[in-house]
Amino acid sequence: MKTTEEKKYTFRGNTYPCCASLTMGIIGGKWKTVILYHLMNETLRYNELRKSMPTVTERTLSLQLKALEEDGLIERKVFTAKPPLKVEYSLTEFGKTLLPLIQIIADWGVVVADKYSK
Amino acid sequence: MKTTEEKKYTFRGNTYPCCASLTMGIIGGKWKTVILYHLMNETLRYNELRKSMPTVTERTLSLQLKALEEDGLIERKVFTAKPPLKVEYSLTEFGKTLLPLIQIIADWGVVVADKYSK
DNA sequence: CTGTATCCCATACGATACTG
DNA sequence: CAGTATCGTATGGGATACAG
Repeated sequence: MKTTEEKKYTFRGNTYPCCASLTMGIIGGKWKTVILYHLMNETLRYNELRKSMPTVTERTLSLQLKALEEDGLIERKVFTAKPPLKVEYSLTEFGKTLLPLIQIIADWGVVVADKYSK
Repeated sequence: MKTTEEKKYTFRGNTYPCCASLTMGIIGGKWKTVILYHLMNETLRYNELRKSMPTVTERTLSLQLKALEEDGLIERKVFTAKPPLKVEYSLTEFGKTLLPLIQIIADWGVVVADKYSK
């Protein structure tokens, strides 16, 4: 029989036509991989993330952090009840399964930037 | 001196604030990784790609192929001068440097889809 | 067969001001 | 400090028809 490869990939209510598009649906967009990259080896506070990403707006950073949290990739921990608040973001165990992926994405970016800067 | 890590990453006229965002700027979007995924192991004609990606529109496929070609990731070869045209797409040597990346993106998607489908 | 042309829209993202 | 609220915009991508 002629199966035209109608396999579907689903995650949290979203269905993708390809395994690659599922991954990109979760970590795609302009900022998500940057956030994950900065959280690879350390826990960071909101303001520390902002300083690491000088060109992102507060609103966008907030939205992307929330999306990553909803997808279970990062964890948000609040340490103080009254202002000034202290909030820390870190990778979850699930988020850590992305470490090799984030690393190779970062490495490829470095290699390409190096090669084409000369 | 207080370097706030102002390193920039550039490729083909675009500047990114992070090595990870450079990579995503090149292979990001809804369809580029899907195209690259289908070209991993074989050369494909325009129509073969379309059949592999039933939900993409002709316009979008055409635009994404052109963008990938302009970034030097894929190669477009025309084999006939008069209609019916025969056009084949394949990875360039530069595009092949993405193979491990595409593979790990695809693998992660499969694992996640498997885990959350049960 | 391999695309373009036109039109349209949703959504992602930015700018700025403001709040608990 | 850690965000929301509001508003505006750019662009990625869909639908459809048509062209070389």
